[in-house]
Amino acid sequence: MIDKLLMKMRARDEIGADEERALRDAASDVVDYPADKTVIPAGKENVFSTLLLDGLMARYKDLSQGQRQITELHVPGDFVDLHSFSLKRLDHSVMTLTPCRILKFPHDRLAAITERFPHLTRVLWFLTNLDACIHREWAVSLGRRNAISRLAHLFCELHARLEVVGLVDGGRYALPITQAEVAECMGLTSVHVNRVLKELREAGLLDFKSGKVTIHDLPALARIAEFTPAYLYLDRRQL
Amino acid sequence: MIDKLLMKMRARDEIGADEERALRDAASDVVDYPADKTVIPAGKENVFSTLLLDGLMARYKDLSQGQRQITELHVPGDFVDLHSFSLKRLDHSVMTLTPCRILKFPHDRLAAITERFPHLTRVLWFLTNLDACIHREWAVSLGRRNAISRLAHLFCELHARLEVVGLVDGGRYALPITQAEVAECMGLTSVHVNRVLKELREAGLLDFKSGKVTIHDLPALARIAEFTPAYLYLDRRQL
DNA sequence: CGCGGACTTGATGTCCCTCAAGCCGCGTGG
DNA sequence: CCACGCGGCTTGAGGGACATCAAGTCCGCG
Repeated sequence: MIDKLLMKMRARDEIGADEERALRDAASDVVDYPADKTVIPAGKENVFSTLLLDGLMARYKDLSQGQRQITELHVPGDFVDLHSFSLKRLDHSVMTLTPCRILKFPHDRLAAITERFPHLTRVLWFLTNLDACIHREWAVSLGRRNAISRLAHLFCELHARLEVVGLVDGGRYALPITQAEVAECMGLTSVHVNRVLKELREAGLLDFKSGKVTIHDLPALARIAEFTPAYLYLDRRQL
Repeated sequence: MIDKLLMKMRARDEIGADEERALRDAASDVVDYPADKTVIPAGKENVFSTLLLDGLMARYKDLSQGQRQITELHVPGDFVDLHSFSLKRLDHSVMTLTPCRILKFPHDRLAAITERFPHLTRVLWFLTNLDACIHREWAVSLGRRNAISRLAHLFCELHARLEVVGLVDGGRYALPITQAEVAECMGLTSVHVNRVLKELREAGLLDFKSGKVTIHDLPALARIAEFTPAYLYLDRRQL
């Protein structure tokens, strides 16, 4: 059930058997959500955190006139709102992009972990810091990269993150979201995303269609994006 | 010494006398840095976290060709790299913008806090989550707001954050940084920042010169920026 | 078979960038 | 005391990347 979370954690640190058990015991219900549903609205008090088991979710903030900025994409194994454990009410909303299966972790049980498992607590803390690292890298994209680099970077990031949880197969991974949603991630319009995707396709770098990404030339893509995966902390070491 | 940090924390939660003492005891050296110096280079292992006592600092990431994105500004009372406690090597650098005085918190002492003060640990965790909230709001600015809204938002945010630590005086606060640095925060060029500042000045909304910001019409500024301070969690409540 | 959502493409517009020059204030040194 | 240099600010002219508006086209699905 929490195997992808454990893969994600163990890519970064050792997790003992007792800690693994504590995590399993902290979980409560499994829930299924349909696609395109806001499951955690901004400002609402939360009493549990949500681990994404299957599907894709997104954090987003709305502006007036229907504008929206997606601030992070979530893949299986991600705690989409572990930070709600300390924030309670979130500053942003979280929605499903595809049908999703999630697992709930009641906050009182997480609090119990912080009382009895300091090291596991630090690993959980680390996971929320990792989200902040991703936020910063997106800020670089949004503030300084041009459209083609932004998209290249996004596809490189997802490649790296999905690989950790075993969801990449030979440069291919599922990404069943629309071009408009990609645009909302990278501060562009869907029209421009469409044109840039065409450019990437015609350059033989990557294909993104019918919800699947096929990367043909990862090194070239990483070069265009100035992608360096250090910010994802994929080298295992003690925290 | 750590009074501004305590002001910042107590704007969000109760901090007990024992917790305050634990924090004081966890501090080690005070250090002074000159302006414009990178004090925490990206990728270098850190063994302590840095509390900013006085001055302004910035987190930034470099790109090729001298481009740079500042991902957060830090004001007195901010832990500029509390996240280095769990990340160790940072994904970004931290520099001084002005002469700064800082206070070091060795990581082993922070680890001791996580072993003995679960609630204080959660408050520290909260502080790193607060940085992530600020990152997300900046992502909205960078991705979706136009130049005038971006600057308006930045000045509103700094107003709110400086007020918490008592550094706002009747709509005025010190901000001794250059227009080029403002540009690096908000993904613009210094030329354009200059033009937009002129626009804000001529509209009677705010003045930013010789390192000082004077806000003349905060409500109007907040309206332009679509600034809502909820993401700063300034209402005191239990974590 | 027809509908609707997503994708595609063209024409036009605009916000911000780039390049360039000049100005202003201030510290330094002759 | 003034010349000078320098960093930061200011302003203009021109250009480009991306947005906007507007038609389609494609395709899965009822």
